[in-house]
Amino acid sequence: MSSLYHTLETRLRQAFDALSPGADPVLRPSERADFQANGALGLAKVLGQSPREVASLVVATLDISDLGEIEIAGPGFINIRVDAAVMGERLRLLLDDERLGSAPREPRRVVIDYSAPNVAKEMHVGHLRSTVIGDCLARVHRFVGDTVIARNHVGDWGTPFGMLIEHLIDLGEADAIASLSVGDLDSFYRAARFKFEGDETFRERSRARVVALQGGDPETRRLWQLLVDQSVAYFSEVYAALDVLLTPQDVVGESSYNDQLEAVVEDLDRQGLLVESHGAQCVFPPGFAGRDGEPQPLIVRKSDEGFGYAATDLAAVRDRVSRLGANEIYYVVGAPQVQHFQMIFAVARLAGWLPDSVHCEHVAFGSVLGPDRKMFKTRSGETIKLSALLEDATDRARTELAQRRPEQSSTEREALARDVARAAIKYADLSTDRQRDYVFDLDRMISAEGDTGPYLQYAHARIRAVFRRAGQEVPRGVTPTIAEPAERALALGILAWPDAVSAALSSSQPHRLCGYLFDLAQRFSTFYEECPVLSAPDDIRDSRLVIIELTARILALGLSLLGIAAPEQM
RNA sequence: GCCCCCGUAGCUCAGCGGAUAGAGCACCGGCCUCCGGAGCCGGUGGCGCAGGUUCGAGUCCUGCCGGGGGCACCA
Repeated sequence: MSSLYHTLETRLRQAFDALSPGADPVLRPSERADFQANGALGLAKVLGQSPREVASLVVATLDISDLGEIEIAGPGFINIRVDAAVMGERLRLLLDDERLGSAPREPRRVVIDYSAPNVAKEMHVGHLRSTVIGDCLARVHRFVGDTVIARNHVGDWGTPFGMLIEHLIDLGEADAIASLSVGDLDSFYRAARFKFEGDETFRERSRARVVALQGGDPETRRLWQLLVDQSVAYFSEVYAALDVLLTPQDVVGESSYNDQLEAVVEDLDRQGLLVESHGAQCVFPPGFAGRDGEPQPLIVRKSDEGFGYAATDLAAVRDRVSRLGANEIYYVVGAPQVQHFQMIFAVARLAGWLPDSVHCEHVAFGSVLGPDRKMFKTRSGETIKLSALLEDATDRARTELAQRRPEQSSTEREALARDVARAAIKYADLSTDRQRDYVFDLDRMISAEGDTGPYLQYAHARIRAVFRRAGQEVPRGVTPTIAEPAERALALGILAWPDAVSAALSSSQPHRLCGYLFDLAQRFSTFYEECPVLSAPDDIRDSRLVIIELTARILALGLSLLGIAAPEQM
């Protein structure tokens, strides 16, 4: 079954098509009716008739008598009011549909590149957005039936590993592992950096170690692997704490492409795309200019013969298309990298590695800002650890819960506090247009009322509470009656679920989903005030139980796509 | 210098070329003999500026102002 919106749009499209092939009905939700089609106004000029005339021509060939009523209003809006019985019937059908009306699509193979922390470095707020947004997109794509291949492109290669390995040797393996396993990666990194900057012999050892690493020296590789493994284990802890689906199997770091870099360069050279400039091997994709107005190079191989991250990214594109068979590739990486990815995609297309049939997109996002609207840092100017952020939020949630639910057991409260904390942080991150920067404000996202993750969880928990009190499950075989305005509004909200999913999917914008869920929760709250459920006569009570059951299911399902839990009680 | 993103209510944000620009927070006023008040109902308050395209512009185009970011070997 397609969504109500989709059904109507298809009918309208046919009617518009008869007048002007391919014309868009411009169907929108309406405040004056249930839906309004604005397409007639735009067609008027083309057809040389008045908008109202066009609208009546459309209406003449439009048969939706099985769905609702049509009215031409104002200058030429086609207003549609859906029959209550139609809505009731659709709601009844949804009760047996785990997907709540959102049909799976033709499955696609989708690679999503996200999170990408650095080995031997702490995960900090800078990784929050990539991780949370990428995780949400992965869940949404899986939900619509796609095969999702998550790629955690961790920074596990490059010159810093010389000093990191030497530092590891200085500490001794056992001590090094111990210090890394407590999750204090930054102090390990800082100590290495400190020696590198202050100690000439250490610097020399580090340089030699990089050469050994790149040369494939087994002992060096073993030590490097230790660093990687320890870090990945730590990342996994953070992902678990965040309730993010990434696993160690998804880690395909920069080093994974090492043995393909040579081939990338050769292939570019063979195709005549490679140009030497200032000793570096470059590709100059058309349309990119640098500071001086000169063409901007993508440096594939540095003048010291080393490979830059462009080479790695090119190898990754190639691999994802040719070996993984991706139909779609998403890079959930910060907005400052736009130009880099534009160039990577341009070169990959030039080289024929990225056919037009493969959709490749940089899912760019803005920065997390502090209260001062600058990059979110601690007062002393240090980056904020993701784990610390979560702990803070959990503390706040725990305090809040202790006040509201003093009777809760501490184990119960602890689990809830974590769910609420994650909801607060993730929802705040996902609910704004990802392209923009946003201000991190724990007060607002966790303890405030309003458009927050906890509010959505609360709405869901209230519904579950009704069923607990009712002492029954949702009645089967009931066709809801849509009578009250608040019922109607809520029903329309429920029936719009598939549209919210596809909006979020096609735009890679989780905030479309958030906005929908918040709207649904508000519709429910209004309904809840105005339409008694348990005290209503039996038939109305059953009808309303169905309506709120569907609401709760959508809230839970929607939250799950955001990576947020929907507890039964709060 | 060039390029990209962003300027919407006091604050944080929605707004897919369409009717009277919406939420949340804050503020003011209502609502618990009634299913969870982290709630509901009502009110105050706004599209940076100037042009243009369009029947219609917060939305598209140009310029300006303001903020952020990027522009050759660190990823």
